[in-house]
Amino acid sequence: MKSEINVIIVDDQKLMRQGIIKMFEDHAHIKVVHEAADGIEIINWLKENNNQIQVDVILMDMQMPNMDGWEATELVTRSYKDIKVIGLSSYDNEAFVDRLMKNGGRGYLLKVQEISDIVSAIEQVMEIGYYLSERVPLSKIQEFLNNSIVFPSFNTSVLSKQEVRVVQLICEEKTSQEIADALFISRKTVESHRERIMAKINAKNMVGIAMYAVKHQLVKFK
Amino acid sequence: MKSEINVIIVDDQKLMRQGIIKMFEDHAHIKVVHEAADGIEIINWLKENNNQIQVDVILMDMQMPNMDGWEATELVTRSYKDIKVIGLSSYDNEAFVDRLMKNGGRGYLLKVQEISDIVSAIEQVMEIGYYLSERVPLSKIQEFLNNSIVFPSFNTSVLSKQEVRVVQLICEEKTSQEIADALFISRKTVESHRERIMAKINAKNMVGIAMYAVKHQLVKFK
DNA sequence: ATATCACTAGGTGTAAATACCTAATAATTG
DNA sequence: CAATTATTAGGTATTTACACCTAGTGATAT
Repeated sequence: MKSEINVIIVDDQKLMRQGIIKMFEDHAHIKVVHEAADGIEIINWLKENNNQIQVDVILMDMQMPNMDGWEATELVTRSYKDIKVIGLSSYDNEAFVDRLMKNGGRGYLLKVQEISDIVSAIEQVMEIGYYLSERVPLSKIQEFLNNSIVFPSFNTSVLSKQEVRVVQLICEEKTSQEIADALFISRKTVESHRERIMAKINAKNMVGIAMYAVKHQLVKFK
Repeated sequence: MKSEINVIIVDDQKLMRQGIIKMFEDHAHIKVVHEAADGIEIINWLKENNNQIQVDVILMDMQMPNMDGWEATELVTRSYKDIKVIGLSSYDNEAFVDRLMKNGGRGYLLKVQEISDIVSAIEQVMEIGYYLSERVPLSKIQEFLNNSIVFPSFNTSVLSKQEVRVVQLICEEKTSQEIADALFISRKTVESHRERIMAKINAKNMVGIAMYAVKHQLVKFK
C-alpha cells in the first residue's frame, strides 16, 4: 500500500480544482487537504495553518490573478522547505519552466496532460524530490542547483515600475501620446522609456513589447 | 428519474475534459458520448458519426487551437439543428458571449464556476432551449433571435488563412515589408490584410492584433 | 562622494504604420 | 448562376514609431 500524500490545489478556475479533486478519488493515497484560487489565498492559509495540517505537495497553477504561481512558489518554498511545489500551466514555454524552477519548483505539468501524469508527478516528487520530464530534465535541475547562489532570488523583473506601466499601456493599444497623457509625462519621455524597454528586452517594435508582457505576465486579460 | 442527456465535451486541455467527465459520474443522467480537443476534431467526428449516436448538448470551450469554439459552434449549429452548444470559457467578456450567441450558442459558462452550474445549464438547455444567466438574460436571446435575419452568418468571426499567417508574422515583430517578402506578396497587400484584420477584430494597431492572437491562440510562444 | 540608475525631456531625421480610397481576379457558397 | 468573400495591388496623405543623440535631477547603492 502506498503511503499517504497530502496535497493542496491552487488554481483560479474552480472547475479545474473540482475536476482534479474528483479524479484523485481514484487514487486513494492522495489526499487533498486544501484548495485555493490564487497565490495570496494559499500564502495566507499556510500562515494560519502554521504547520498544523501537514502539506507535502502543492499543485500550483501559473496563470492566476492577484498573485501568480511563480511569485507564490517563491514565497512558499522560501518559508516552507518541506513543501514541494509542482507547476501547472496551459503553456509549454521554456522560460516559464525556468522561472518556476528558479523560484523553487520541483516540476512542471501541462494542462493538456492527463490526470495520471499528475499522479506520477506527485509520487515522483515525494520519492526523489523532483519530477523529471522532457521539460525538466536532470541536467536542468543540476543547472539550477549550481546557479542558486549566482542567481539571487529577487531577480524578478528587468523593467522598472514606470517601464512596466508604459508596457501595460502599450498593450492597451495606446499611442505614445495617449500614454503620456495617462501618466502625466511628456510624449518624449514615453518614447525614451519605450526605447529603453526595447533595448532591455531585445524587442524590435511595440509588438515585441506586447509579446514580452504576455510571456512575463505583465498584462492579464479578462 | 431524470431522462438521459447525451453530452460531448470539447476542450483542448485534457485535464479539464477528464475532470468534467469524472464529475459527471455523480450525475448519472448525463452521459458523455464523446470528447474532442478542438473545433476541427468535433466537426469531423460529427460527420463520421452521421447521427448514429444521438447528441443533445456540446460543452464547447472557446479558446482552442486550430479551430476555436466560436467557429465550431457556428458550423455545428448550422448543420445539426438539434444539437445545443453551451460555451465554456475563462473569460467573462460580453463580446465573447454575444459572438457565441450570434453563432447559435445556447448559453455561456465560466470556468471559475462549479460543476453544479454546468449540470444546471445542461438541464435548462434541454428543458427550455437556452441557459439563462447574468451573462445571457432572456432579453439578449430575444435580441439575437430578432436580429438573426438581419445579421446572417456574416463572417466577422474568423480570420482567413492568409490573414492568420499575417497575424503570426506580425507577432514575430516583422514589418509589413518583411511579411510581404516572407509570403511573396506586395507590401501593399500585407497592409490591406492588416487593415482588414484590424477592422474584423476591432484592433487599433498592431499591438491589438498581437494581443488578439495570444487570446485566440493563433501564436504559440516557445 | 561618486558612480549608477530611474525618470524626465528634448532635437532631428527616417522608416513604418495607419486611414481612406479604388479595383481586379480567384474561390466559394447559396 | 449570382452573390459574397478572399486575395491581390495600388494611390495618397497623415500620423506614429523608431533610431540616435544630449542632458538635467533625484534616488540609491558601493
